[in-house]
Amino acid sequence: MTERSPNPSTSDPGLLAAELRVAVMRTSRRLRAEAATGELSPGRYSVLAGLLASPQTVGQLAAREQIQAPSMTRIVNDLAAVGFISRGENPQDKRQVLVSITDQGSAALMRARSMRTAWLAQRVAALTPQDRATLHQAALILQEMSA
Amino acid sequence: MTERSPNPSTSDPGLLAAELRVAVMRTSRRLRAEAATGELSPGRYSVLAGLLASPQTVGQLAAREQIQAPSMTRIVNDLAAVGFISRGENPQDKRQVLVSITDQGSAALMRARSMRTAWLAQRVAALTPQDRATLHQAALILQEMSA
DNA sequence: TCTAGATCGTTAGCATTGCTAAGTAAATGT
DNA sequence: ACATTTACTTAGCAATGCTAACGATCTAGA
Repeated sequence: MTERSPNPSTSDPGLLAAELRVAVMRTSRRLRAEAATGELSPGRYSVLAGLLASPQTVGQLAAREQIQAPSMTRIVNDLAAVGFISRGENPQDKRQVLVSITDQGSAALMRARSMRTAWLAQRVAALTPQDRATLHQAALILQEMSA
Repeated sequence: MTERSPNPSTSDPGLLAAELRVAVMRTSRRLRAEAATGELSPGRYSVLAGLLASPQTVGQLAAREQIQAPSMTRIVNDLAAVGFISRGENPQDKRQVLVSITDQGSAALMRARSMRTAWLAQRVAALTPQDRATLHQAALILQEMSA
């Protein structure tokens, strides 16, 4: 690897967008399929991981995950039902629900992390350092673009 | 952009994998939401585009899209129902179904292309040439990794 | 040859995960 | 104080993936 096509699509945003879209969609399907074994689905995992740093409101979580509030409510319900998160109040604004990760949730997150990234980590490990650097940069760019 | 963090995760495959997974999943959700307006869903679009070059069997299409055969059967059914593809036989192996794109399908594909990539192309166009080059490389790497 | 097993596609049914519409409770502004 | 806005929830729906089980066809071995 590392040696790839020179520059066919870099100049045409439309062409690059098409190429990127296909790559992202196919990879996401693969990731979803590969992760189906664990106790935490990709979405749940991502939400839980987002709570490690600090508690968040349902709205904040929804915005971060690029989904609508009702979808996040369901995820929060499910995670609460198995004891991985807890709901708290914000005294300043009682409409809000402050979602926090529980110890049980942290444990599940750690347990899931190795399994969840196993497939991808394996592939990533097989790449050249240059390709890894490229993917790292790409991940940052994608995050910024979809934010 | 272009100036980003030096090298935190490039050395640790697990860290990079985690970062990449989140970026890919979030972007795919955004893409799906953004594309929901068109007449062709992301999956249908991708399948149709794959038939431009040459007819393919259901199995080949499923493998390429990283889904199981029954899922592809449904997509093929739907696309055939609206006249975008046609089924043909392989005389050498009558178990197989050779799927071809129709003129109507090509037209729909072209029509959808601009709409479908509009959001992403806009973001891509706003990037620096370096960032575009990075994404192009990343797309190729991702394709290889999930193949 | 002819029979056993593998392969390709389909059908049927289900789970996950996203959405919109509509409702309740709390905050805000006139 | 009343109307509007905001945050979350509830209810129900649509899209899209899956596995299990089946028919048809091909392939290989006794």
